[in-house]
Amino acid sequence: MSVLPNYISSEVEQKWYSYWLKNKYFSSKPDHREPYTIVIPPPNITGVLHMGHMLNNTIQDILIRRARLKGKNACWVPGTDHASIATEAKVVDSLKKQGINKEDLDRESFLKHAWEWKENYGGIILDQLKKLGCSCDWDRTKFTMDEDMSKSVISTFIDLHNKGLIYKGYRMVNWDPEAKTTLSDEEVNYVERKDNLYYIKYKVENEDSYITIATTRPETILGDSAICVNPTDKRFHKLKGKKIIVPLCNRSIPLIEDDYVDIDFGTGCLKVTPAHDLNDKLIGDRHNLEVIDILNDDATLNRHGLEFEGKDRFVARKEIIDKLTKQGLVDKIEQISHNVGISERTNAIIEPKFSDQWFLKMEELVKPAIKSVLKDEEIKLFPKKFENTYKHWLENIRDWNISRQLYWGQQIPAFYYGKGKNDYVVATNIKDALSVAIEKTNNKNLKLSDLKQESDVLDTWFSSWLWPISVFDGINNPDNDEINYYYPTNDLVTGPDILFFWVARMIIAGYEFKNTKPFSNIYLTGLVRDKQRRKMSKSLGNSPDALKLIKDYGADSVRVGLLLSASAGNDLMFDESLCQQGKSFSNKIWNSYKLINGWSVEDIEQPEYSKLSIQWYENKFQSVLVEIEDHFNKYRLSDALMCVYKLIWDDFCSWLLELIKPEYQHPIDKLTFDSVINIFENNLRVLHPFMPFISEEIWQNISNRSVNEALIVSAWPKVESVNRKMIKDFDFTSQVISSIRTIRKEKNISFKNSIELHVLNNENNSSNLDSLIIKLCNISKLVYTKIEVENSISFRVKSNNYYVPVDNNNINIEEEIIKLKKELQYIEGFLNSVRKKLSNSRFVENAPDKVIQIEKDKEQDALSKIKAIKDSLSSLDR
RNA sequence: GGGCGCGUAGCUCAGUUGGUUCAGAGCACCUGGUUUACACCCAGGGGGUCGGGGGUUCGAAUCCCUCCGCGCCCACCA
Repeated sequence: MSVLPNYISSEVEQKWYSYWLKNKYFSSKPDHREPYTIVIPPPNITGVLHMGHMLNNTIQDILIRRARLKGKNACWVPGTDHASIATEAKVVDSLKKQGINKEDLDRESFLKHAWEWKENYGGIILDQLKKLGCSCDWDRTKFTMDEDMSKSVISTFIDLHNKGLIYKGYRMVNWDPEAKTTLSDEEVNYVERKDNLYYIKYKVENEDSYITIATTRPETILGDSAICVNPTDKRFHKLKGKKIIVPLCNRSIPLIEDDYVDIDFGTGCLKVTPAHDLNDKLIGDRHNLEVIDILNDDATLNRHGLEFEGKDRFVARKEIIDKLTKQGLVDKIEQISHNVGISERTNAIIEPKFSDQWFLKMEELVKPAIKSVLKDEEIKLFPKKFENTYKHWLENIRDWNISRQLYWGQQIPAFYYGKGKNDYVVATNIKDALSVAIEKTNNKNLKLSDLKQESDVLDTWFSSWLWPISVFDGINNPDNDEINYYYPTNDLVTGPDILFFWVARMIIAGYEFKNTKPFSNIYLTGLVRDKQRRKMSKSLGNSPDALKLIKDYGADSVRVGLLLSASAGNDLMFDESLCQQGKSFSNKIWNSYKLINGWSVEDIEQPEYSKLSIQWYENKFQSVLVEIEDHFNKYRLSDALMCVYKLIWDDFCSWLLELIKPEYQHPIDKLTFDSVINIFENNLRVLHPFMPFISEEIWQNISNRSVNEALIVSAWPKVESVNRKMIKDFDFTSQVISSIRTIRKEKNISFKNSIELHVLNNENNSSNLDSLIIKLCNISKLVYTKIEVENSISFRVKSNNYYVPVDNNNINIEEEIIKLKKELQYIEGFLNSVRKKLSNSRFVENAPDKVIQIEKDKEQDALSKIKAIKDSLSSLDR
């Protein structure tokens, strides 16, 4: 056989990925087999592959490849998300670089640029997933703004609207003044900041007295419509019914009373600015207060801003304080620390804004989603600990603000026929809208040109919540073959950060639009962090270049590296050295194949030790396979990988191959060789989901395979019965072997020098594995004895005594005696504690029989071991 | 402020209902080894009062209380 070259991951990976693609192994069509379906969490088209993607797509690929090997019709649907805010920001940015302002473009031209951008960059991340080995059915690639996908979104909007679940309302929303859009609550981060708390004096009308209020946002003074105190606060009873003068603009506003005000905070007086604070708005509603909005969309002051009009809110704040100070109205300034809302996208400080938005009522929709996960367990959450979080969120859910003031996205299909905010109809297109409008208004003179479509688009999540349904066109064609076959999907793999944004909403959509769950299992990965536990992010620059890692270590190695420390739901501290561990493993596997590949096979007799070793490994493999299955069933993928890792590295390479390895330049018998190849193939089958490339490469090297014999479509090994005794006997034997190795090391006996081994078989072991000891320990003679052996070093495994005779001058009798006495002392202490337990009547009365029996066995073990040590001691004493 | 969770070897983590196999794994570390697959290796080895204290129990890493430290989610007080 030819000498194999070293393993070069980049060549091998490219070769097999093209081969897999060419032969359509990834593609899936409905057939008679059981389906196994995963829909990818669609990455943003603006995204580049980062470690989080690498992790959860590796996991999905492992699940898909295993399902494929198990004979299921495995279908992994890939795609991307239009990510309205993020993409629009990118496009605006790229236009700016070309000297174009978004404001100068109308909707249509902007969208043209956006689609152009999407065509250029939108597919990059999917190409990167291919490098990782992801076996998605690429022919099914979807985009959340594909025509049919958008059609689904629009028709569900209309459906929900017709059910009375969508309404328009003025609400306090999070306004991002930089992106000039509303943000969902989830897109706002709160950071703790130190700010000034200004105490400002307001004059009481027609009196020479002042009251003081505290505020962190003095510019909103211009929007004040009342001063509010707690009705039980006696300090202010004398001012009841009075008017207060707002500084600077000298408006007269009422003093009102409301329970909301905390007597002990600040001065006990609250300035009420309904346009700029949610709680103030609620107070305002209770007291019929005027709403005075003082800000423009870009957070500069508007016409209510007096001489500060046009100035940014923070500039205005400073100037207002200066002016108030000059007027002697600033009582004092304190430093407080409080939380400030920051836009996740632009980092701008969020302005609470009173705005006209579209909402979806959630209260009823959410009910089946609570029941299915928490009560019926139709959907299982891994790890389970997220159930509490899930429950808490769903039970406290608020109505969903689904409108966004952007161009990029599905435009809300509402058409206004009049000036009033509720003078609209909802329809698929403008023509339908016209007839609906005519019917509604009874105004036959309405023309198309009288209708104006709502300019807002829908929240991105309002399209991605349909993803598991809409990728199979299950909204537009609810009874098509694909949706009937693939839906509900099996597993969803994603990060816990979008449990609410996306996962919960998909469940809601599943029950609302398909009457069933969208998937059966949710696997939440951890977040990938760096070694210092920081979240990986672009701004910190601590995220490694995923593609470079693949180039340096190979995709298989990166997959292994990521997975090794990624137990479900735990954040994982990523460190490049993990990839190195993966690479070492690849190297180990490759070299084990090189060894076997180099053997010359002859039709000679099979040695006993080979036969036994192979028997042992086949049983060991089965027992590990059972463990692997168990780990998979509980979604403990890193544990499953660790099983494979140890199986191949320790059991296969370190034990089996060392045992059956022929002597240098000697041939191997055919029986053993064939068995080893068979074993190797089974190893590759369980390895394949984790390390698809190297496993396929070796598989195809072992023999010439036809197209339908590729590893990717071979079969996962079947679980068979395990001979546990064989494994136990081998464990015993391996302890003997380790002990001999220890003695060789301690006594400096080179492996090249053969030694004798004498056994005092107190355990009455059958001796059939002795040939393994002889092979691995270079034993010249293995003798069973009834008496102690003098001039030897002894050790025990269980109660068996083993003696390795050595030269007199290589043995230090005193040292040996001390060693044995220590061993004896320990075991006697152990015996004592066991007996103490057994003589404790409360233990004997209360503990179950099984536990008592265990203690009795321990007692017996200890006794026979003590006897064996004493035997050895007496032989040394002589 | 409200809720959830965590603390086990130098690091990252397993440890089902308290009881064989419970004090474990991988990595790192230490010692020795290289003409004969692999130094990306082999063999051997040392590491832990299971965050502290108290309790329940015949028996606690596991259950309860308390203190200390950390993380996440939700709400957000002018």
